Amino acid sequence: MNTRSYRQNCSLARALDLVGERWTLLIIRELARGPKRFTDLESGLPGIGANLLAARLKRLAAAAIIERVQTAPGTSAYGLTQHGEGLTATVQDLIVWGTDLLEPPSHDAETRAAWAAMNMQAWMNRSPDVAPDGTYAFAVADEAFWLRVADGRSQLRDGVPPYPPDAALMLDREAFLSLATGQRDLGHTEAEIHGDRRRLEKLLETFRLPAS
Amino acid sequence: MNTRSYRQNCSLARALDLVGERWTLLIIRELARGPKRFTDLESGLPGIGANLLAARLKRLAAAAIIERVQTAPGTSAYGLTQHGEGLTATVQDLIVWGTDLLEPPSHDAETRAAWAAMNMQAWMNRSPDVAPDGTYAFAVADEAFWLRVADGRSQLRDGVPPYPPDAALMLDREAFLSLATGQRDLGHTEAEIHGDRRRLEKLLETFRLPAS
DNA sequence: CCGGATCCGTAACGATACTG
DNA sequence: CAGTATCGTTACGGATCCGG
Repeated sequence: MNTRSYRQNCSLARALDLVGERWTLLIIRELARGPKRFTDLESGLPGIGANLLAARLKRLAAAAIIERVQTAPGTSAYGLTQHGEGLTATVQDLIVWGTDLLEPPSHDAETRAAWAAMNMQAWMNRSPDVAPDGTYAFAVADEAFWLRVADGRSQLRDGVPPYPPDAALMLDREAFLSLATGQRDLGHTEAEIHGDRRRLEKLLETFRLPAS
Repeated sequence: MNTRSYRQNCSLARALDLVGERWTLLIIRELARGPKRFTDLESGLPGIGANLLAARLKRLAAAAIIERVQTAPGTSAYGLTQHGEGLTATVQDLIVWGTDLLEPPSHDAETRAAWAAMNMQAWMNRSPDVAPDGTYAFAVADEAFWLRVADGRSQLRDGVPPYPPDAALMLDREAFLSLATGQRDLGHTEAEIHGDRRRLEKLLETFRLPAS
């Protein structure tokens, strides 16, 4: 237990004792897209101190919310346990709730295409059957992630899909955000497109990030 | 914006800038059961400093998550706005997620019957159509709240229902928690029961708080 | 370079006292 | 009742350093 616990016999208070501290839910956000190494987490959480990240990871691992996993021989990473996966509902709720609060990307705030993609994914999970089923791969500047829509559920993971996607899109960050906000469509965007272009267009039409 | 903002163009980060600080989601928990005055909030949030509560309320009101409402002539209270109601989904998610983490009520941690009732309510909202429809009033020691189940949704409010309930239960805190954990049933509990006893029994059977 | 540990200044929190 | 003011303590942020 934390030294600063709420000391309430309430499951919300107990939950917040574990995941209510600063940065913790953002760590869950990053891990929700798949296991990550320490340094990858640092770059996905700009502003966090290395000491604080280490402390958070230790606490979350002790609570069996995350665990160390072996991705490749010699390298270790952190991934959500099944218990930790239970927090993705909370994260997606807050993502949806916070969508109205988004301001135009200011220059002194960090931007990641994957965060915008999580926004779409969270929204699709609450409005099933409007996005076309399929697997879609994205390469946005140095970010790579893929989205899988099936059975009214939407799943987002970092990296490249383990099997050939139905469509793939490669473009820079600015172009991706223009697509996400609906300021441009695929026809007026400088992008490399592979596979089923029609389904990709339909996917991008289903959700628009607020433009301003 | 907070002086300690995440400064990320991500709707989760923006949401946590507003409601991610200590105590904030617990304030939402208290207001989710209806408007409350400053002192009522203090007693529902044991351990919070009056200054901190005042600061949080000011911030939440500025963000239009809560607002001052007039309950009775002369007295003012704080209530969730429609925007703030959007956070109850998140709160209920965390309540459900934290249920496994509940420990046996320790003596140095505060206990409220309403918190246990919120646990039942959150669970019912995720498992519709298992609890019997109706309005149920509870008086547990000095706490009073009522539960309304209808259309697969469950609603919990502090105070007494504005119309006669289908059933009413009056008992002390220990007895209520014994019922909630299933350690006793209505027949073996010292309680005052009014109205439809069968439906009340059925309601209490639908969810059991973990006993240990 | 990765994965941290250590140290220190600053900001947030906790407790209590005080006020209209 | 509904807060404000003050102050000691804790947590966070940023930097530096260190072993593999």
